[in-house]
Amino acid sequence: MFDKKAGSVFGKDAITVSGLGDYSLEDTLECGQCFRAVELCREGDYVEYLTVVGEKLVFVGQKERGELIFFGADERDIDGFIGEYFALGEDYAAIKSDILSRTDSEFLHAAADAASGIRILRQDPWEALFSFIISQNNNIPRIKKIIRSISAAYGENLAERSGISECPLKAKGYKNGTSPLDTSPCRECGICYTFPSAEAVNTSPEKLLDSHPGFRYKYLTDAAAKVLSGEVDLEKIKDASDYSVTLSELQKIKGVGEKVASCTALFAFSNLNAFPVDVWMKRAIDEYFGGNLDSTALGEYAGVAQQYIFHYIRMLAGEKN
DNA sequence: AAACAGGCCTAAA
DNA sequence: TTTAGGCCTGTT
Repeated sequence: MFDKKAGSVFGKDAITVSGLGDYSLEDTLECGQCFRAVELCREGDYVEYLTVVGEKLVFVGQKERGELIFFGADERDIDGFIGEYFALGEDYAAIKSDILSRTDSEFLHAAADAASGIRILRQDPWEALFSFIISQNNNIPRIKKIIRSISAAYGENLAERSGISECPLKAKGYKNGTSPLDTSPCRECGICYTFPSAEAVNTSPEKLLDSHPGFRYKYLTDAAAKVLSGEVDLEKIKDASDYSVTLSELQKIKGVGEKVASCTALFAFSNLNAFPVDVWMKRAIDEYFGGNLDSTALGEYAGVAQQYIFHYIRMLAGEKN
């Protein structure tokens, strides 16, 4: 498990969580599994991000691997939804060695070494599902833009609720010690908002069009309708014992194929065996695994291996997003 | 300006 | 059962 201590960091109330092993905040938040985290600050080895988890803004920084600094957080939340979201209690050293014990692939070994700081987050199922529908045949900057836009359109402004008077992103001169917690709720950027609920979307679906989802519009409205009606029951799917049932249930939604469904399973349901194959994974498999890769041979943590490979091949390609 | 971006659907073999 | 187009939109 991890240790936590409350105190003051950069003059702000903070809880420092340590004993996390090889945990990279940057790799975890920028490896493509989530779309809402924004970098607030980077100075030397220190990076700080703002993201939204459920109904809360989370400010989190890191200066050394294995240690996370949560600003303005409630200590109980570290043991609660924050710890859950960031997978703080998971032994990824064991997961990594389990994966590597099952493969001789030099590429996978290199990928695991390069990406071992990644944790698979536990995101909200609806948010992950909706986000990955948006992601199809799309690029990451635009995915983020659409998600921010719909959040601003439907969601609740959390900066206002938290009493933050200046938009963290617009605080250009943000440095360690100048707290975004002190600083204007932004009504434009769409970052400090709750994610729109299925109910909100279903109530006025046409509002989605202002965010230019393109041909995905009908998929998004179908997802909202089916989740709201219970035809697709995300809570029930989460507890499904059979992964193939998880996939087929999610695929009842128009525009949800195997890739989107497996991303939802991996990044929201923590089905660590889920193995999404997208264009990047196809490239990696073609180039380094002789054209096919049996995910079941990688064991119960194949999804983590997938993320290692995905992250590594994008690093090699010099992808910035 | 043509091609592409973390897919999926539909129609046609 | 597999395969080719087409699809919104923004960016390069």
